[in-house]
Amino acid sequence: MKIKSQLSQIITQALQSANIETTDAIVISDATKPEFGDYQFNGIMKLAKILKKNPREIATTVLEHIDTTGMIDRVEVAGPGFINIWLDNEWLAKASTSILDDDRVGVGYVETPQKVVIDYSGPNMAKQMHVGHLRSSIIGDTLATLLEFLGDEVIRQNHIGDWGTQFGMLIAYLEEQGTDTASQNLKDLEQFYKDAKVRFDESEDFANKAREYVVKIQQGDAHCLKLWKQFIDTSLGHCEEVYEKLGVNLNREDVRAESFYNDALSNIISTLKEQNISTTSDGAECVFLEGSDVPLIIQKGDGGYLYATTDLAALKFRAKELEADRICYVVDARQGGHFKQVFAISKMAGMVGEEVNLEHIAFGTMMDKSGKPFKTRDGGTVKLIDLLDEAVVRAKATIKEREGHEEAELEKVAKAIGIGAVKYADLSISRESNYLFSWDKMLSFDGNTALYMQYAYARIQSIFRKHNGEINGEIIIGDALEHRLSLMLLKFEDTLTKASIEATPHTITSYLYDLVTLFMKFYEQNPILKEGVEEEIKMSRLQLALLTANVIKKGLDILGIEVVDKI
RNA sequence: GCACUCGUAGCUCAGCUGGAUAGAGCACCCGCCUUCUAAGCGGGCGGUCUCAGGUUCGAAUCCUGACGGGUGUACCA
Repeated sequence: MKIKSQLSQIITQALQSANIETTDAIVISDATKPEFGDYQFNGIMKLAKILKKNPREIATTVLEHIDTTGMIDRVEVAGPGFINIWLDNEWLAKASTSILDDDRVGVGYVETPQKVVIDYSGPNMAKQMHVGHLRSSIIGDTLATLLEFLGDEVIRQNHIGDWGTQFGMLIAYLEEQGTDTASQNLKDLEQFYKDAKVRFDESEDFANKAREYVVKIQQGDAHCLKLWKQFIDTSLGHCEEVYEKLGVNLNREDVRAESFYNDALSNIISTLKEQNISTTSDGAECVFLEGSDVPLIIQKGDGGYLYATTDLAALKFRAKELEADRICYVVDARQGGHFKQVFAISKMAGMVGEEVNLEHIAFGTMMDKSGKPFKTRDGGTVKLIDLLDEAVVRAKATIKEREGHEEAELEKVAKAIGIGAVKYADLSISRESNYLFSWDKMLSFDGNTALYMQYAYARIQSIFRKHNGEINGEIIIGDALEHRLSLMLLKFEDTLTKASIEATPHTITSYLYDLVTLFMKFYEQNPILKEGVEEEIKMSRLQLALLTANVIKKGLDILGIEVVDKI
């Protein structure tokens, strides 16, 4: 339910009928404290300054014009000129009852759907996926699911790295090994790469062949291309295993590899040359931008292209061919400078229209306990697949002592909890800051963790199992806690909207945490199935519980995290 | 050097398009299970929001500067 925009309209109307003119957007905020109501409007003070009038006087006048039929219970002027708003219990009851059977739990669609390209994950085919790919993959996936749910048309783009000099070496080695035995060796790409590198360093012949193969692939040599394709296919298969485990919704159709843009690269250069945007400097083709002392190099002195060139081609493709309104790059924050340049140039050269929103959805680095980038004990990169397997093993250990799990069920629950923990830990931190990786913290039942949400969900399911019957009737708001809970449930849409605009998954996790905390309080204080609870109240509370479960489930679903009925 | 970014409780983090007495979790202390999953809930302890100026009715939030950490900085991606 779009509560804030409804309230904003009511206030706008009140201002109009009070003959107060303003050009500012009417922004409704959540009340900072329960005693200040549910929502507040803080714009009167600013208005008073412009009108040179007493803010409390204006607030009082506006107050008289606020239409309180329906949604609003009461309003008051407080402090220097705040307008505090309490929502009506009847209205809350009705509104929350009405979304009980809704599989969108009351969430509507965006008014003007956009075509949004989301570039995320983007693994390098020469290597195994490591923890560095985790954040891009899950933040991007959440964003994609979220925008899709809200009604945008989302085009996922997995910009895999399948091009470059290292592939000459790799396919030369693949050929040398024989493609049959090699497919076995390709199971560990990291090792395969190392072995190939050893060969490269020890044998001059091999090294020459590797270099020769790079050229041959680029020239479209059928034999080399076949080997190359085989290699990419195997490597991509590894990625898909990770996606499967991680529950990331990327498949072959979403792959638009670097190599896809090869044919477009020369055109990018000529376009920039023609418009005099680029100049030759030290033999390389460069674009110098104001405010940046370092140019963006788009073509090397030897005529070769760079990833900047590919990025420009990709931007053009996404804007012109895919006709995107918004293009999001879910990429490490360290590439901020690069994207700033590439975005500016693409617009300058008309490769991307002015109206297209280009966003670098930046995220920080994953750190270990000592505050250094996350590595294995011997300093290597942590393979993503190993990390995920460990998460499941650890999750299993934490829940094993709990009663009533059969082996198959335990496996399933451990998977939901382990993977959920890893994803939630990552998504719940504001994405631009670096984040500290800690098994203990992410697998804790306490605090803002996936497990706490899953536990709350399981607890609710347990109530239903015990009740084991029909749930009907209406939601009745009986006390302040039920008032707050039903309102919180109705705030789901406003939360998702904010998260989608700012591309901040942690907005959703904070909301879920608040919701679950509130539900836990409700659960402690408002008995549902216990003796002496009137039938009407029981039904109402069962429905509040049901709605809470539905919102938790949908919220976690958007984050790509599963729920389980028992923990 | 320049650019970007961060600095909030002992620790991990919210809050930042200016609003009322700055919030959570962990840790520590104290309560609550004959009754819906106590891996829960309630209460307590804990703050010069790095510092100094400025803008104004009002600043953790905006601006300037300093200090401290991280990152990026010409032909890798």
